Amino acid sequence: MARGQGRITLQDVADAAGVSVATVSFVANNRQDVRLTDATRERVQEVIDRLGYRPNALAKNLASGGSKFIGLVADAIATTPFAGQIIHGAQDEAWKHGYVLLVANTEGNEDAEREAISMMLEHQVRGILYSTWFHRETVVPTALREADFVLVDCFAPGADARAVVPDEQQGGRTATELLLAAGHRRIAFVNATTPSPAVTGRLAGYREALAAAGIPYDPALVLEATPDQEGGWEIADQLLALGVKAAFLYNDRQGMGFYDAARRRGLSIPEDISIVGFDNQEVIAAHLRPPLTTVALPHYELGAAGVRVLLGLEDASGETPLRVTCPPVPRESVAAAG
Amino acid sequence: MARGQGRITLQDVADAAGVSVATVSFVANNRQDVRLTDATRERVQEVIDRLGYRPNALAKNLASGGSKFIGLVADAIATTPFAGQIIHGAQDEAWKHGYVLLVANTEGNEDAEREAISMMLEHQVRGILYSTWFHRETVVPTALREADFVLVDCFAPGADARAVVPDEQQGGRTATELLLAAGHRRIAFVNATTPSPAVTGRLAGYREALAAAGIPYDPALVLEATPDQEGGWEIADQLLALGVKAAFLYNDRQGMGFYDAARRRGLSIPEDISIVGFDNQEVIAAHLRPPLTTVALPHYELGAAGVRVLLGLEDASGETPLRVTCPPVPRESVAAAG
DNA sequence: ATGAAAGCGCTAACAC
DNA sequence: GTGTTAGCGCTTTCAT
Repeated sequence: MARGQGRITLQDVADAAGVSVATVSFVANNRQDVRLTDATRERVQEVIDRLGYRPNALAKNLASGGSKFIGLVADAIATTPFAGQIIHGAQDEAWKHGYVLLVANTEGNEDAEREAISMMLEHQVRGILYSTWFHRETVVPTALREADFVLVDCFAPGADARAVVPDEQQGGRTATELLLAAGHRRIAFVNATTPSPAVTGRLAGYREALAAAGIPYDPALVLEATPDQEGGWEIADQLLALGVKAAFLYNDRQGMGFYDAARRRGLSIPEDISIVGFDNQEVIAAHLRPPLTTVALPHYELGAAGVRVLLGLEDASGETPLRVTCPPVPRESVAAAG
Repeated sequence: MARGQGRITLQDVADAAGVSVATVSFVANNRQDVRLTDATRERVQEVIDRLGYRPNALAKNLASGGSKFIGLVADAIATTPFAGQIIHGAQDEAWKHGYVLLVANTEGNEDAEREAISMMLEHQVRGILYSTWFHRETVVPTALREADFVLVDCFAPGADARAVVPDEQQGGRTATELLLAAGHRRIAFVNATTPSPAVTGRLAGYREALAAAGIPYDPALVLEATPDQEGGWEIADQLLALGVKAAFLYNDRQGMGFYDAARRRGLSIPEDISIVGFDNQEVIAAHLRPPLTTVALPHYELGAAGVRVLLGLEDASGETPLRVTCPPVPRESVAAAG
């Protein structure tokens, strides 16, 4: 077996079955629009199985025009688990439609990106998914325009590019509602310092949820910290000084840092303060003590929706990126208001 | 521009340049073994650029036999950042040699796996990297044998399969040495409960390091816990009861759990006890307080070495998997022995 | 109902 | 030096 030359071709099967390659092609592809006697079908199929024939996808694609590849360029496959989930979602969906994923990692390097896109173009990809590991605005690389493409987890205003992004505002609302539902009314929000769609979206969602609950917005309850463990740790004093019994943190990493700070002060979660994070970063959120209630960033769904949009199975026309829901992930860091 | 039919072919360039396709092919591939006048070269190149010709990789591969694809099947792209690093390493190395990565995610599902391998075979991959997200023994899927393949982060004893795995023993030794170097002599080791190459390897490395330092092995200093935060938390009492000032934990996740437990008891790291983890799981290790000193699992290198072995650039013959070094990652959780 | 043959875009002998 | 041409393995009219 193994490599290269020895492979069984359509011709081989045809010869062995005493039919033409056309006939074999028809049965191999199980084409119902061609009339073949059942006898022939069976006989040929039997030979195909016996010889262990495997179609050559390259030849197939060449002959039929248009390949079955979908390219996925990611900027940070290695650094976070997020990219992995996008890949996973994209792949599942692609396979469902008979496509195969060609992935390229650029780690943010522009040359690598250009090269990646170019390689995909050369492989006649059906289209390209251009993804970033965190939700942000981006500029469409010119080479991308040579293909059908959709932005995943990023967007380019006014660039006439289809895009799929997480619904940050709904996510912020959901996070806040998790606390509201437990009876809390004075809820703090620790936002991130970095301007980004997540920062504005989550804040908007927070305000929206409060408004819907008839709670006036109090800017004093909104703090800012870097979006990582250090930020959560450092904001602890300010947050605690607010005297709130509930807080929605920008992300799970801040949550982890805050947990440390709280424990250091002898405070317990959720008895002393209920916490809701964001991202649902498994390794962290699910294993903190207590496990952190959070809102998930739908990376898998983003990848899947990306190929759906690419394939025209779902609409995401024009200026408005398609927004994917961020679902709540209740765990144990929220307690009923005293 | 865009999709499908409109693409410029070799023929188009040939016509526009008034030469034959062969000539264009030669200059496009920059083949030095063919003598062409510089004039022709330049003229053709100019037309290529002007028309924006892009070779069709499918046709190229078909015509030349053997494709430029390397398949990578992973069992858990989505669940951990580890798979991402393997992909990244494999891709960088593959590109370096003109190959492109075809990735498939199976999430442990056997059907998905079979389908993935089959799809890769149909695409005439040069070979397949079969990877698992944690180091373990595996059985080679029969379909894999139809291709050239190498196991990455897993191995199959007696199955005549090339494999690349992390050097757990050296890793265990390195972790222990990190503590030894700080002057510690009574060093505990919290192993994992699950039998695995990592469990036996790291223990062996621990013992080896002690032996090399002339310290007798004391089985009482070796504990067991589940390889996660919960394990680290739960083993705290036992570990602390040992009265050691230094411990090497099975992984960073246990480290995170232990940090919690230590803080809860008012102990501080590394003053009260020095800790070394394993895995170098970024999100965790780099952001604990204090940042956790650990030993890295060389996933990137594993992926890269995998393609090198596949391409025959590196040897990994027979029964002995190629062992890749696990480098130390000193951070701040180790203090000099009092 | 099945076969013959013309490509798909490119590479690689082999001519001239 | 450069052009011709026969495939690579398959799909797809068009005959028969």
